[in-house]
Amino acid sequence: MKTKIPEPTLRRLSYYLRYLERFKEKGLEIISSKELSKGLGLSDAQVRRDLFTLGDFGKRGVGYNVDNLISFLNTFLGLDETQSTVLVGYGNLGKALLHYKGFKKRKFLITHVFDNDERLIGKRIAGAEIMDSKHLGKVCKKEMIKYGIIAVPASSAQEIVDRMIECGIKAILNFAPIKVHVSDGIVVSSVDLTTELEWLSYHMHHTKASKKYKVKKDLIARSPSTSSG
Amino acid sequence: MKTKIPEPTLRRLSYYLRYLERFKEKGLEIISSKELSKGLGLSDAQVRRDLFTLGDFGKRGVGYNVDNLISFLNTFLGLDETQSTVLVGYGNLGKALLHYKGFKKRKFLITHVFDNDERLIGKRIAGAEIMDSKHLGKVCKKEMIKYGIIAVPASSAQEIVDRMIECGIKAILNFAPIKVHVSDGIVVSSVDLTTELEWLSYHMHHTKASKKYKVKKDLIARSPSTSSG
DNA sequence: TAGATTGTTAATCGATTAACAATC
DNA sequence: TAGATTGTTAATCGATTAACAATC
Repeated sequence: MKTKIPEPTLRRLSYYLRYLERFKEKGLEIISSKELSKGLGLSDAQVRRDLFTLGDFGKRGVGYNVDNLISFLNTFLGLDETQSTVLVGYGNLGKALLHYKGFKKRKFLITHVFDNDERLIGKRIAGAEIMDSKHLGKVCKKEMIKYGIIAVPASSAQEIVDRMIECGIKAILNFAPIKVHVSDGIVVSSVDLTTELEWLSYHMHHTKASKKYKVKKDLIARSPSTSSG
Repeated sequence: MKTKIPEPTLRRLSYYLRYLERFKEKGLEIISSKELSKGLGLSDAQVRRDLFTLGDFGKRGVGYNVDNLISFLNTFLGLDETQSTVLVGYGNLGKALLHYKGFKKRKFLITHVFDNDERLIGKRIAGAEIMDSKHLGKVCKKEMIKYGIIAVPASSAQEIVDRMIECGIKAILNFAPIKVHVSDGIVVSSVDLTTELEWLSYHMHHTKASKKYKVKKDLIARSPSTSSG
């Protein structure tokens, strides 16, 4: 393995892995950089570059062995063993996450759920017990849990992050639309629907196709210059 | 406005906007690149560079006017007017999304929901009517809807994308863990929990802190070399 | 004026792309 | 051998960072 792997490469590995699994289901054993790139909308040069950075997987003139690559990626990404995970916040989003099958499939097992709503506390749903948020620290320390998922409002997200770190959690998946601050050695991944929506919105308003719509609709209110570019 | 705005800059705009709104709530009218950068974990140079790329907002020796910046960003991102949106898939995730308040706040209004489950069809939830998926095209064309949200399994995501494009939808927010292919002029944003989880998993297994844990646990099964680096 | 902070250019850094020799 | 495809280096492209003159 080479010294430093670029972040964009690392993030593409998930896509490679999933595509390879689908490819394998078709019964195919060897894949070329070209096939892999086409399926994922990348260039073949990029695929080769990425795999070259990780190690030595291919055979010149032949391609890459699908099984080898899959098992390497699984190990490399740390997906071989089950990870206990806590979920904080059992609103609409938390509920959906607890039932989301993708977690289990990737060996993330939500073992405890925390919320403030007394009506929920003590219930057992989808194999996880719902507990009072005040017990977060105690449980995480005792069970040595290292993964936490945050599905609380933006206003309390930073507080939950701080408490998670305090009790030994090292990796956090944050759904609150806020940039949370963490200390060294803690990794946070944020899923921010708001940002994605605004990204879409921006494109709708700045592509030529959409301009046509906009101008048609707002012809009177807008200055003529908006229809250009 | 300058010719080309880098994608990373565009994606940061959402964060700027939200931070500025919080800043404004405190009653503050002027913000410096330094304050803005600290709140978002960026460098002040980057903030100045980003804002410089967008236009001419600051006053040397003073800072940036918060109100001006907020209203510019709102307009620039196209958030001034309500956008009708359809949601396809009313499983756990779809349900959570329909109730998620962040959409409404950013003027994305889910007007129609589509699903195959006959028991749901005809119901009216949170202001949206649940309809049979086969009517997707008819409704989108008639209402001229341009935004679609996909909350169906990976296996049917591409088909729904194709049908959305066919009926005039231009921007798609995809939650299925798959790379979907679209034609020119269509923008897709994918929220992929699986990738985020694997990103976290990778970091847990490749940071020094986690290595200690791993080695302790797997001491016997692993070769000594895994504990280095 | 003196201090602060932006606007803007140039330097740096890092990722992607292109090209082709190596080799199956 | 001839054709295919990787491994690997160098060229290109683009974003970030640094620096400081302009100016409030």
